[in-house]
Amino acid sequence: MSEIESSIPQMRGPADHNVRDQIVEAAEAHFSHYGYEKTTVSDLAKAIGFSKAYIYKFFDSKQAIGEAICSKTLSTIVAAVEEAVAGATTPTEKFRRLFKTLVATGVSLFFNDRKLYDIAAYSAGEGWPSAQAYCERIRQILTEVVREGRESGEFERKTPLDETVHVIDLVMQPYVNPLLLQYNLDVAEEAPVQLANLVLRSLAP
Amino acid sequence: MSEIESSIPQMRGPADHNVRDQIVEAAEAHFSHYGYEKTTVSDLAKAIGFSKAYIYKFFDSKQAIGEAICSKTLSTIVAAVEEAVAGATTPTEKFRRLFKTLVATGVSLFFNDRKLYDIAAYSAGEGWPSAQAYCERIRQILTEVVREGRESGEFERKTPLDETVHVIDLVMQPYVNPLLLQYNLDVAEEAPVQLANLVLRSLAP
DNA sequence: GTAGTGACTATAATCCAAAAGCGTCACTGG
DNA sequence: CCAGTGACGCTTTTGGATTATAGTCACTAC
Repeated sequence: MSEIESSIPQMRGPADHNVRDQIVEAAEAHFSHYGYEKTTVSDLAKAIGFSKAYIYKFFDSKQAIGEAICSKTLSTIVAAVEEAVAGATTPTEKFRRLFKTLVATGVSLFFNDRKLYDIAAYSAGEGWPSAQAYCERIRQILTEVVREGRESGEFERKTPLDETVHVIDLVMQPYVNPLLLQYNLDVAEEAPVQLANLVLRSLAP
Repeated sequence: MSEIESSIPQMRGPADHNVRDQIVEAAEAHFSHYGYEKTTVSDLAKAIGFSKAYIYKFFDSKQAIGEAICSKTLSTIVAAVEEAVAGATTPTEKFRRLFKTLVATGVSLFFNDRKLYDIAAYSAGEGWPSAQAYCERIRQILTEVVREGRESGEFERKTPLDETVHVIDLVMQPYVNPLLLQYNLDVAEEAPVQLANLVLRSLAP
């Protein structure tokens, strides 16, 4: 359910192929260890025992491989958020957990897998489909929570749903977007709690 | 009233000296035209007809000159905000104008004086006193508006003032901080209005 | 037709010596 | 004592020759 890869970035050859998976696996390991820039396509080829040219039968470019890894990385955040939301009962609580988990997972990624985080940040800065799809997915989850809160009468219903979601999205953006989250690490602990409170107060019926 | 320079960054020699002003004037022109990096201290010296060494009788370093210019630049934003706030009657309206003017002036600086903007962004990224003082000043103005709103019964009074101000500050941060504003230019038009609405709803008594 | 590659070009990263920049200090002239 | 500077050390930047890398293509082996 949390697979963003469905956004089909540039890819070539058979979509479901053993070698494609090997490439992704090798790329994840190398990017995570040496970083995107320091990893060459030849390195990946060597790692899986094929020639560099063969890589290009499966991916359009090095960036396409980067996007695939980026999607996988961001999927883990989405998965964590989905799980946290599913574990809550009321929409209010769902929203709190959504926000908190989102930031906590992002920060954890920053400190524990910096190299992969950097790809995500770069991806967000360049507007790669992988990052866009991620932001979009988070907004979908948010939309669902808000809709549920409205139906249960917990949140106000006067404002159009899209508008409400959009402004909440604006509030969360600095913590959703990996490029921006970097600059907000110092408040990453408190911000989700306090901002969630503020948002929830504004959602009162 | 809007002079941030009072934060006394590194400075040397007589505080009130003709040559100091000349240096600042030349620096403003050069930084604005060629940028901070591309301007050398010798350039400034030549511009005012003294030797480079003499510059250092008034400023500790090139960065100190940068901070002075940065302070001046950010002061114009503060001045615009102060004027906008003073021109409104109700605290609600004051807050709306505060937010809107802050962003509008910042964006305008970005497009009309990009080189100076870049100094401000860099300054914010490095945590220079000039940028810190600016953020602090904005928060003071915000605090004043919120306090006034509470006293007039327009805003709720249960939450501690500091806490309220702090969370609003969190909401505004992506638009106050020049380093972050850059990344939010695409929503700079709508964000202040919508976020101000959200904040004001949460401030309802 | 399918699986896979060596050899190639054009662009981007890297390296290193020369140049330029920052900041200091001993010094001059008055 | 005050206004002002040339020359110096140390670090950073620059330019441009060199190397490495991304991506393509014609080709082989089966």
